[in-house]
Amino acid sequence: MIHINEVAKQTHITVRTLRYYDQIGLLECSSKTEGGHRLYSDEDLQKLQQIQFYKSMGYRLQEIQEMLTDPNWNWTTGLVNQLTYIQEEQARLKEMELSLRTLLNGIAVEAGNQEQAVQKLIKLSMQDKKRPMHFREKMFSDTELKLWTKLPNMNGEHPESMEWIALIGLIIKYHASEVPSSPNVQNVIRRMLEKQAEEFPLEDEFIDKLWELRKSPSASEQLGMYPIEPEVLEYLERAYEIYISNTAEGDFRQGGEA
Amino acid sequence: MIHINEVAKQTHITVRTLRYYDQIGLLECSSKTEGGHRLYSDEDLQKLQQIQFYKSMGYRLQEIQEMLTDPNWNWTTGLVNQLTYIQEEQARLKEMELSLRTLLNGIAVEAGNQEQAVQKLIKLSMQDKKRPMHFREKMFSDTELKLWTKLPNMNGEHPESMEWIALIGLIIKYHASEVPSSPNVQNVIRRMLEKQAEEFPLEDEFIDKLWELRKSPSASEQLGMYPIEPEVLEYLERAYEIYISNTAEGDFRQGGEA
DNA sequence: ATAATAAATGACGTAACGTCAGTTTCAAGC
DNA sequence: GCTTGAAACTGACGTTACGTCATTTATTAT
Repeated sequence: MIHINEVAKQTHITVRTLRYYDQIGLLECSSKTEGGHRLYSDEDLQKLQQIQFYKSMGYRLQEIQEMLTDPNWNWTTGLVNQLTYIQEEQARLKEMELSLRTLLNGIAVEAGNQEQAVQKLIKLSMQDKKRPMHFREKMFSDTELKLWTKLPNMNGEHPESMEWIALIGLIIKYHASEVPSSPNVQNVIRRMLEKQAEEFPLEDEFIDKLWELRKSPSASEQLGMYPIEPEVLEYLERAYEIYISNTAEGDFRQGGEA
Repeated sequence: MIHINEVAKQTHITVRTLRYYDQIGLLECSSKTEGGHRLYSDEDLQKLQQIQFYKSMGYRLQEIQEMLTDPNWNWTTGLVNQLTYIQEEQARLKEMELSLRTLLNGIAVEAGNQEQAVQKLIKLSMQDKKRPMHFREKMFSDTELKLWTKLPNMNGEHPESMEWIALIGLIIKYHASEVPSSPNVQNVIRRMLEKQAEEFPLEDEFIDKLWELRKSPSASEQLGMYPIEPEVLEYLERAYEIYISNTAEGDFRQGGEA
């Protein structure tokens, strides 16, 4: 029989918490002094450990109470339910993480103008909900639509998307200060082409089609692409052409058999 | 200028929420009728969209209020902080998921006796905190200690652990009803050896040493291994010997150069 | 003008405690 | 036995972002 403060020290649970558990009937101490001070037995401590254990799995106190009292508690079902719940929460957090990364990259893309990035992304996410997808289906064949799902996007379903965005961000950054032929810009182009070869091997025709659509602001918007200013796109195209002409009968179109 | 109910319909935000936002000063409607009914302007709606946008990234209303009002708000820092927070939450949930999976497997291992599994796991997690690690270091060389970190454990740092646990669970299940030479059991042994060859190629000596320790309950406990009844271990050993003798000058010890 | 509908305010509830404030009990020394 | 400082007790309010009543007032259609 030990006092509440001793329990707190041993278990690293606060006195307040112990009193609260007593109050809601989750862990009533097995006896009290005549003056009303709580006294905890070894069994109480063991029960407390169990409570901690279940708490570490994200259960709420009410549920823990049921588990501990109901002899017919279905453990497997209960655990699987909790597991499902935890996984849903994880999915929610993942979406939040993606939104945050998207905005961060958006701000980078807009050269620090958050208002711009926020507005564009809000507009995009609203369109996402409304878009009837007909435009996409009209523009592409079935095989192309399958490729479409693998494209990087600002909603960032895949980490790869973020790499693409970072590359675009670099282009926009250099756009303000460097000529398209500068080594920095050419380096980005090279990395873009490498990524393209990795992720879309042997799909040059599809990529060319995409590029044409990308250059049309209205088509881009209808397709739900993140809006990029036309002058940036032109800058990118020039840099690309310079890269191609420099590598000429090049040694880079080989990657993609994996 | 539209009424509150219209806003609710358009934005899928409840009337209660709009009134609450007004109350805490997050979104005060720009005008009211003489009778006191709220009227929202297009600007109000835009602000509301922004609020929704930030909420989707897990920000709290107070923080959103600061973002919207403070012109010196540091966006990049704020976003990175939130990202960190979200990632910590994800880590917490991952631990919960692992605990749940561990208990589920523990219950499987204990043939449905949850009390047993819970007790064992609580004991294990308590030992985990207290164990001074000296025993491990005494028993193994430096290279072996590196291998140790790759071992499967019931805390399940890697998904691989769960596979091992499932296999052990099968062994314990069959232990009650089948002889070690049965096809089911031999199948599990084969999968265990395959996994071993994948994860610990060319480390037979280390595995043998581990097996010896595993067979001693006290050594297992000191090393923080999930307790398995001695008779199950003997059963497993017999099944292993039968498997080895059947595959004789076998065709399975080759896997592991990857 | 009246009735039906919609909007307003206010209050309580949620989960799991933290943090006072004010009062009572315990344990030890004299 | 008495005093005293430490510890324990019991409320009560605060936290987050609303949901859910209950009651009253405004608007709108007929």
